[in-house]
Amino acid sequence: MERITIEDVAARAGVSPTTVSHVFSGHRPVSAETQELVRSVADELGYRANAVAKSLRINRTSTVMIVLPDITNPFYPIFARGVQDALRPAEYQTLLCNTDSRKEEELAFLEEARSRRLDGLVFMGYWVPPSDLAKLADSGIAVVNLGEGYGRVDAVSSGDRAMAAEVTRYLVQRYGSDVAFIDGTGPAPVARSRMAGFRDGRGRRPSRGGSARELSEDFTKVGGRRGMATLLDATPPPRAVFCANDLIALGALEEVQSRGLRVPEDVAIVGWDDIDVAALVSPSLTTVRSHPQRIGEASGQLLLSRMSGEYDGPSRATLVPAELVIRESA
Amino acid sequence: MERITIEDVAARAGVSPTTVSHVFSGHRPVSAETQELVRSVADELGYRANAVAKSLRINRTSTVMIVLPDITNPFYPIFARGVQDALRPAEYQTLLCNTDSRKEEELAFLEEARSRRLDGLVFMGYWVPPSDLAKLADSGIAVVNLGEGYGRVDAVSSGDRAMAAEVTRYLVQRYGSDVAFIDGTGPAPVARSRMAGFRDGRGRRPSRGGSARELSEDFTKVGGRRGMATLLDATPPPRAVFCANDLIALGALEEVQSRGLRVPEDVAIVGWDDIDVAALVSPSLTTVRSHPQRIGEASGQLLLSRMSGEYDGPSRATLVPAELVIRESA
DNA sequence: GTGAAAGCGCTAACAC
DNA sequence: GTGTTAGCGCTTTCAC
Repeated sequence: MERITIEDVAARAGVSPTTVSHVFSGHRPVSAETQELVRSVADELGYRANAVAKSLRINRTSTVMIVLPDITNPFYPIFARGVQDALRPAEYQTLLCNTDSRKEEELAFLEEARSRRLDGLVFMGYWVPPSDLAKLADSGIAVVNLGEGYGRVDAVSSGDRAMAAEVTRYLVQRYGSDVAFIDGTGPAPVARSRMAGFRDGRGRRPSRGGSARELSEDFTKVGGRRGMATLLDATPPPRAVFCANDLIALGALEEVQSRGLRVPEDVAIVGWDDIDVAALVSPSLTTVRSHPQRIGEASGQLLLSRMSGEYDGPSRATLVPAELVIRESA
Repeated sequence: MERITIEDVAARAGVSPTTVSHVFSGHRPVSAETQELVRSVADELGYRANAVAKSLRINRTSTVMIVLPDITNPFYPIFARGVQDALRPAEYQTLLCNTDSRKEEELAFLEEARSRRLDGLVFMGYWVPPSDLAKLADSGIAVVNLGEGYGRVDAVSSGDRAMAAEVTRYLVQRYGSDVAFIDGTGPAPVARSRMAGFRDGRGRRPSRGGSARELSEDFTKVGGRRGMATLLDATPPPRAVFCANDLIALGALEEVQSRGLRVPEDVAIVGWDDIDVAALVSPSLTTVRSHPQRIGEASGQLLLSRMSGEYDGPSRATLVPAELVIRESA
């Protein structure tokens, strides 16, 4: 309960607080004996420097915030781990925040990041425009956005649009042009790029059913079931379905199977992310592997270079390319 | 870049910093006009209270640390989410820390929690004795340990020992007494309770092979493969294998199948946690469902009641019972 | 209903 | 190599 301060240590060791401070920071030379003495007194008293006071003084918190939709989606723990691994050598801790894809939460966390004077922010959001992030960045916080950069906001992406186009072309070539797309949360930048890529890949010939072949759901299993249900209720149903992430694909798969139809014989399905489960379901899921760990590490690196002051220019972009993993479902 | 402080707002509004403070805290009445004025000035200036300064002053950080082995193990994201959900109404943020099951990391995070003056800690560790946690708790941090309580450290558990005994009895009854156990990281309290339960359940008659039927590996897929390999190399191999978690079980399953043997016909397998994948592998995994979300929420609740000062007594324990989920693998 | 002023625990000029 | 001292930005007595 007792709070031991630097003054207590200084008094007991018969030196000044300054000296104690420098013993621990190494910011200026202290004689060997004094060091020894101070350390032993600190130990004996159980002194722990108050990081809050230090932060107030030096205006750095050694803390980074990671904002993401939901840590429960298997993509994100691995991603978060990547960020943390990159940050670890520099001794940053990370505040992990779930938005549940809600705009108010996204905004609230940005405010929180400002008031807590965090050193960095890794942002994976759906609603907040990059210009808002740029404001944060201008206020002195290093910011990395998953998707597009802007102002001083760095970006990490996996070339979603081009990849989505490639996948779509693969489906068209293999199953004909009647391919549908189940998107995730509409305004999400990720969703928009994948949808755009889908359109690119489908090319000029709009498939039968036209825009009825493009659905917008949530990035969840439930969204996938619902989306696939809608598609299967159409006459005729599409021959292949491209899902904006694996959870959607898993839900879609369930829906198809629950109706006694077969994948890929009746409907082919492709997902995105290559979460662990993708390889284990039956039929195993053809999907896009997007390397969450590497994306996280890249984000952490960009952050570090700004937080250390090593870089302070305009937006940089890191590309962590994704790849198509062909399994049984398509 | 410019740092707007409470003084700036006060000056511009023609009031004292005290008043500005009270407008935002509501800790004492302020006239309606003054409130209005102060708020509009704060808005206009883009004032954001400095949470660090506030923390230093009031000696609370509204921050909780969650220490766990590895967020990449699917049990933990859900658990963490439970903690965060419980804490959200009280506006706490959580620092998420991975120990990779290493003792030095566990200890380092405890130190970090002290120096950052965190309000609470949820600890899931393998090496640090509860008495160390108790010291932290005595220094004024609310502490919840997953497993055993101690001093002022609250505990949340799912009755592992009794459950492990039940599972073992189920296996013995169904497949005879030659059942083996692949444990996780040796000194982990979780590992110890499950092993103890296994012994309870197996009863007096030590199975053929005796202690060779008890292996200690990591809580990972790799550990499972290695453990199962050892067991299968024995003559005769065990008829059923109880694994301390699902990752181990998944690894064990792979190993069995890679040798052309069948589950459960040749070897039955049981896991623990009921992670998503458990239902999806083939054969689907019989396992223990341990309700990570609820365990997390319970931890958050215990923390809250201490952090709010509502409770300040000795260790309390919450039990979130687990249940056996019988599928195909045993 | 409002203000003055002390101080939370640390760091870093600026002395010597 | 070491010490004195002035804050960092807030909250909170104490006073009016």
